[in-house]
Amino acid sequence: MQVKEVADLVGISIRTLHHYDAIGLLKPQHTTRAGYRIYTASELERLQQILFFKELGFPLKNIKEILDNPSFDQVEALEKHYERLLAKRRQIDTMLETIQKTMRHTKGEITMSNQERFAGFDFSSNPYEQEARERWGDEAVDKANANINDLNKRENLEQTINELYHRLADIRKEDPASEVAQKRIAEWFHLLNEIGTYSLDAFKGLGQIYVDDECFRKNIDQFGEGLAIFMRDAMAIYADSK
Amino acid sequence: MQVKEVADLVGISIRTLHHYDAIGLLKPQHTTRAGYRIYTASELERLQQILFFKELGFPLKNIKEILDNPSFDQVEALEKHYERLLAKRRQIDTMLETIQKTMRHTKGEITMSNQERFAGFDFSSNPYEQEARERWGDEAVDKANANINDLNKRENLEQTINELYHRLADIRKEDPASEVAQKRIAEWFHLLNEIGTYSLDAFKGLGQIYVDDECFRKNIDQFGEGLAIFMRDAMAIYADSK
DNA sequence: TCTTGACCCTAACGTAACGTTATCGTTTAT
DNA sequence: ATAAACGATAACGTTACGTTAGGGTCAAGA
Repeated sequence: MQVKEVADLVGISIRTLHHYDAIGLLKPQHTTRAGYRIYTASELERLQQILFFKELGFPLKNIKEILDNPSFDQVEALEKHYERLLAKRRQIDTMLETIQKTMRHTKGEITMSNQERFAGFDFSSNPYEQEARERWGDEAVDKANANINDLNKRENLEQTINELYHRLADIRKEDPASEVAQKRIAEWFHLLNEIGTYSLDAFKGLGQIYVDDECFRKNIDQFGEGLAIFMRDAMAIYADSK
Repeated sequence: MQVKEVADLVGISIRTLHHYDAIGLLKPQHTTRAGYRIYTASELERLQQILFFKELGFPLKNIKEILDNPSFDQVEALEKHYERLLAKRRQIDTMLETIQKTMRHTKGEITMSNQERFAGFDFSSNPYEQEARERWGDEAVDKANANINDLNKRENLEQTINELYHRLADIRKEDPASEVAQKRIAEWFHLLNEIGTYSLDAFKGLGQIYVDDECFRKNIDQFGEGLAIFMRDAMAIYADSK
């Protein structure tokens, strides 16, 4: 197989193959007199492995090490990488929190309700907590209390969710593509993402479920007739626009 | 202030200041005849803002736009960035899952219990679920059921946690720094990270709480006298070794 | 006054993983 | 024979600096 065939088959660019050749990560089995690179099944197999590790975020250098050195412990490499990824995710979580805080400060108005929205998450009123925080640091205490807090959080989140339902119901007669609608649906997206991790597709699919599933629809339409449909449309538009 | 003072003050390198000067992101108020860069309070302020956005992962180009253009909507920029970060986090979550799956395949033995460990998370037995999955896609269904599943998950997690407690109790007489101990504590770390996000410090702090807090200690020591202390030590060693 | 540190400067290559021209040779079908 | 499709190498561009390399500046002590 020549470069284009391989590239098209696995969905990478020709340049990438050139590059992998240049750095010795994936050499073609041989080259024709004209210098054309010729790849065979075994190169394809190696390429699959390369792409696998690449998808996991490994740098090419490491991939080369891992593949070239069968004695290299792949499991260990995976474990190490796993922890690097965890660290990265924590970093991102921190950034997300910071942004939220900042927006709350910057925006002020609408976000004042955001303030309230998270007020319940603060346990500073509990004297034992106060002491615990000083002794062990905030983060550890927060984590240790995760189970207990989870209930409070959930209660509070439910309230927040209800509020947002109401605010969505208020505008359910407007165009789901309108700026207001999209802003509030974005809030909805962010709110859900505080609970779990939602892809845009999942978000859109969820909107459809709101309409198709009786149980969901009834519950949602309690806030206003037609809200489920409105939300589905707004959610689809939102997801597609990203 | 000269470069070194500024650099030391805010904790960046001199080269970084040179760089910011070169790309016009942060120019010193003036330079001496000898070409020395002199910064004043207002530059420091701008630098703080730069570092703030940088911490959020903004590229320098954008930071320049945001800061140079007061009409540029900072809130909008933050919101956009927020979503980029969410996407990144989702990507990382996917990678984490993939690694886990792979390790389960690769390792086989110990991880066979991992298989079981997650078996309860599969709802394929429910016929309605089956249908729902086909109609809306797995991800959406999973998310829609988050609340219901959460309970199951929690139950199941509790079981998993208990199992791990037992396996930790089994080796509680050994050295917390031993390979076995560290392996199992690593599992513990990963398990907790499936529930929430734990920094290494929080993890370590949590270990201390296991010992200091009577409630925790009693519960843990049910699995074996001295387990709490053993876990604290192992957790501290683990955290420090990363 | 000269020297020695401590500090400053510019210039330029290196990094990761290719994307993107630019220029040119090869193969194949018409 | 010629054009279309494909292949090749070469080399700059990208991000945010780290890292030498080579060489001035300034204040203080000998």
